Amino acid sequence: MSWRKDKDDGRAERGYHHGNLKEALLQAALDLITKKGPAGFTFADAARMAGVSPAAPYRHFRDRDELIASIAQRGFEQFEALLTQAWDDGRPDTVTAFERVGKAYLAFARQEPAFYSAMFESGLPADANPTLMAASERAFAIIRAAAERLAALAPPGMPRPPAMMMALHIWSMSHGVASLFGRGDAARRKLPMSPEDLLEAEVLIYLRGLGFPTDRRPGAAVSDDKPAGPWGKPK
Amino acid sequence: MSWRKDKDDGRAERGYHHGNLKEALLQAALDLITKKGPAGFTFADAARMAGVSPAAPYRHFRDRDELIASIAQRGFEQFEALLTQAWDDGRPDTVTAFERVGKAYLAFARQEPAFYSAMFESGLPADANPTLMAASERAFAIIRAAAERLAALAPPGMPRPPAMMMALHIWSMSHGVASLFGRGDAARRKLPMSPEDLLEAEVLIYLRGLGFPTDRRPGAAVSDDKPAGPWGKPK
DNA sequence: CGGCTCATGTAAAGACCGTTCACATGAGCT
DNA sequence: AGCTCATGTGAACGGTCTTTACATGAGCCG
Repeated sequence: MSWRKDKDDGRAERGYHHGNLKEALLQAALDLITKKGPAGFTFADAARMAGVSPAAPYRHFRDRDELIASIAQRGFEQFEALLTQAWDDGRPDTVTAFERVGKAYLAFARQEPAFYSAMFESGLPADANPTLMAASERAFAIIRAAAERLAALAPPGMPRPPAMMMALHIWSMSHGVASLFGRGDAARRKLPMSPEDLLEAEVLIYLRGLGFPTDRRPGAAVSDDKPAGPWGKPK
Repeated sequence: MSWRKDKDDGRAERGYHHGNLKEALLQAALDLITKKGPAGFTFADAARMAGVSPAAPYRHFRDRDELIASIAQRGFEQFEALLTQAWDDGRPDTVTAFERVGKAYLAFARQEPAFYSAMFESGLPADANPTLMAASERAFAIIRAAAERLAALAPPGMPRPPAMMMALHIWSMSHGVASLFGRGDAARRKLPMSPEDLLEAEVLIYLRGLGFPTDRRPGAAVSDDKPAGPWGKPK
């Protein structure tokens, strides 16, 4: 995965021009954010890692914030792709696919903590960046579309929940779990279950509160004879 | 609210010794974090605001992180007090009090954004600070205690949900809503409802998913004849 | 009251960072 | 071959964090 023209030995031989500095800086920034958090990340450090002078990055990014915004942008794009794939247009059935979206959300936060912090925890001025906002909107649109389909399936006899509200609820649950329990080298708090299971149970209970059948067997309905809880069977 | 000995005209006459520097620094830091976020906050700025030299703060805090940790600590204490008051030992009834705790959580995040960011978004190494961890644990214990009481009320015929899990769920919902939609000068995203209503609906739906009656009339049970949704009546 | 001590403040300095500016280089086009 | 302009360099400015040596004076002890 080297972009160098000839040798790929780090930063050794290189002409006056780097050739792919913008990409190299984004990659370096990602590495640094992964290691030291978005606050600890340093513009100068990224330049050093790419083997250029501290002033070089300014040819590609107006300032440090624009670099972070670029990373967030890219993050939202990957995020959208991942969610789209997880949703898979509601296959094989809406509830299963919906659950998968929740899991994908958490998986992204855990596997790409650098992207995730750039996207949600870097304190960027939201209004200052319309294209970033649009990217975030597109990612959220996946969740919203899934909620739309789910809402349409609301069991008769129940009031139909607003899809937008459902989407916001799911988002807040996922973000809450990801942000509180999802990252950190070790679990910063002892949990009785994995973040994945925690989120899955949360979403299932929520869906049940809306009247959806949450058994895994397709076609199963909400039964009234001591249904098993979504948090696993007591052993 | 002046701690100065005589004049309270900002930073004017003051002996060689400040007299209450630690307190003044904490207050200044709070103001600065409120204005510019935890990242924008500067140790030197706080010193300036207190009218002392940039080196003075080091007599009271090992470094910048320790100041932020102190603020977080204080935040957790106020947070705990607020949650305790909201819970009010489950009066007048458990579900109502539980709802109130959720609202109090959000209210704290909105009214004390500086504390909130110091507590949850400052990226402090969690393990490095046992007393901070303990303070956070005490605050969470309120939510957990409330969940415990609520779980004990689980309607017969339903499996009893683990209180710890409920507490974590409620926490993640509250934090998710607060962190995504709660702060920001303007709403950084157009919402169909206020964050308060959004969270209230989310918690009510969740509780209903656990089998709790969520009507406001005490004693009302989950009915099967077109119950009103917790998100407000369609007009 | 006189003097001692030590917590608390200051000044100066080093290392680092973000940012800008004048200048150097060479890739790509004509 | 020669020109041009995007891209990289070096030096510099102001700011921050932090340490070190020194100054001050509040509180105590006799």
